[in-house]
Amino acid sequence: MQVTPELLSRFTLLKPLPRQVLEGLAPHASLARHARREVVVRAGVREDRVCFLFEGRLQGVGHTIDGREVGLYFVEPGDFCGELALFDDNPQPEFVIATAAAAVVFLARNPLREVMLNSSSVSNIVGRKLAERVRQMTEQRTLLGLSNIDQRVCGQLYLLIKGEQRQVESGEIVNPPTHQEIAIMLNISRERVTRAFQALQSRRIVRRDGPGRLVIIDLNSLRRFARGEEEL
Amino acid sequence: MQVTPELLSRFTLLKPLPRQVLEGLAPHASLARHARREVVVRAGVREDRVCFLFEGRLQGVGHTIDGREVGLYFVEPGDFCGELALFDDNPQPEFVIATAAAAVVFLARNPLREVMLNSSSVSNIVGRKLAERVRQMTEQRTLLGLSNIDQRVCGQLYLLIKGEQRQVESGEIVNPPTHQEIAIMLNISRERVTRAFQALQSRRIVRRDGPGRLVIIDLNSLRRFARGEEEL
DNA sequence: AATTGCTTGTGACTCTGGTCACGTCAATTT
DNA sequence: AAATTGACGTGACCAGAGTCACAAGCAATT
Repeated sequence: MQVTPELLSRFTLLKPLPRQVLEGLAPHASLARHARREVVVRAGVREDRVCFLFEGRLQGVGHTIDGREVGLYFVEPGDFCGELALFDDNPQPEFVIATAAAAVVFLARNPLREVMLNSSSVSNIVGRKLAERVRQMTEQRTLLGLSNIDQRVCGQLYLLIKGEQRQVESGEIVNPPTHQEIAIMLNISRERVTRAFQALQSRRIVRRDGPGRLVIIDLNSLRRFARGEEEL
Repeated sequence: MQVTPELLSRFTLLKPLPRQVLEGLAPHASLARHARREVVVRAGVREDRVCFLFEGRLQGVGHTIDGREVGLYFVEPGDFCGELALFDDNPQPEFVIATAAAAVVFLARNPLREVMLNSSSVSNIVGRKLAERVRQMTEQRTLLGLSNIDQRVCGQLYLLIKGEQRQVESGEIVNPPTHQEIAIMLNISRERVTRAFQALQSRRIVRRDGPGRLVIIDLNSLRRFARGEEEL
């Protein structure tokens, strides 16, 4: 499906690009829809495109040698993934899977790469984003260091809350990941995540609101649990 | 201490740079020695330099909210760290500590940044390196997914063996990390690492040779354990 | 030679998180 | 409407990792 320059400019990565550049990129972009559980980016192959998420939620997933799934990161709308292809020719190290029905824009690797190489401002932006990814992975890895598992879950939930919402007292997570998807992010079992959620729900800190919406009733308490100032 | 262009060209990142560029960078570089356990790069501050390791071993270390140490990556001689400063102005997310007496070259951030921005070949190289870092972190994170802890230790040891040595039947790790340093990389206790090493030593798979040298006697067996084809 | 400090080695106990085996519930398909 | 599927909920059991405590070994320093 055809993509307009306007659509491209909705992404934070591409927004700062001059109109002219976006018009050059648009013909190499295509819109696709992926159902829940579908593979969006495959591991082990040299992907020739970068994936921008428009709607839904994606998850980067690796596999251990014994076949277990390992959750690496979540991708929120407006963000992107598969950007390693812009830097080298090595295969993608992880799968990216839609954890909720997703609308994505695929942008061909080479044209974007050209734009990046010819404009220092663009390579700045892409470089900053990659640096941001490293910070995000570091933060996620640090979560795993917590010995208290409920604390891990609270920390993960807190990471899932968008920055703008963190100021106020309550918030919501749309299209929240399943317990299983959270479990592999935190290296714990699905059942253990369920029990942590039970504890949070019985204390009226979070509440499910239908399938695609998780309401954070008491964000302050969640933050305290995430920081270990109080235990579940 | 003053640094020559020749010294700079010993690093894989800088090696491909034209002689002229290296001469321009050399005045902004300085050589420093760090004792074991010393902090080489501090977390939370905006570092104005990138750190190249010449000799010894470094470890990126994060801290959980409750004060535990989290091992993020090892830096081998020839490699570098603190490179996020080249991409944005945010503070360094993690500490980098010398796990063995180390000789490092600090290269001022801004001159290197200039070189990077003005030469697409240089930004290519830096970008590739950052992408490599992401792959490395992904691989490390995947290790944590293994439920068998001895397997994790074997996998970590295997990662520590330099690529060139992986072809042959035996190898060695110079300046190996302590059990504690391995433990925080794998999210396990120091004692558990010791027990894993005991198992490996009693089977004549590895052997300590003095303080700064770990000999891998039977690399094939180590590989089999790392892959889970056999259990300790 | 003695001291200090760090690393490694080891046993015993505890306890928690994984696993298994269910059941429940809601949404979707047939 | 029935059947299927996938997510969530829950109890029981237990292997195994963490923790604590202490000893031994080794290196560097006094």
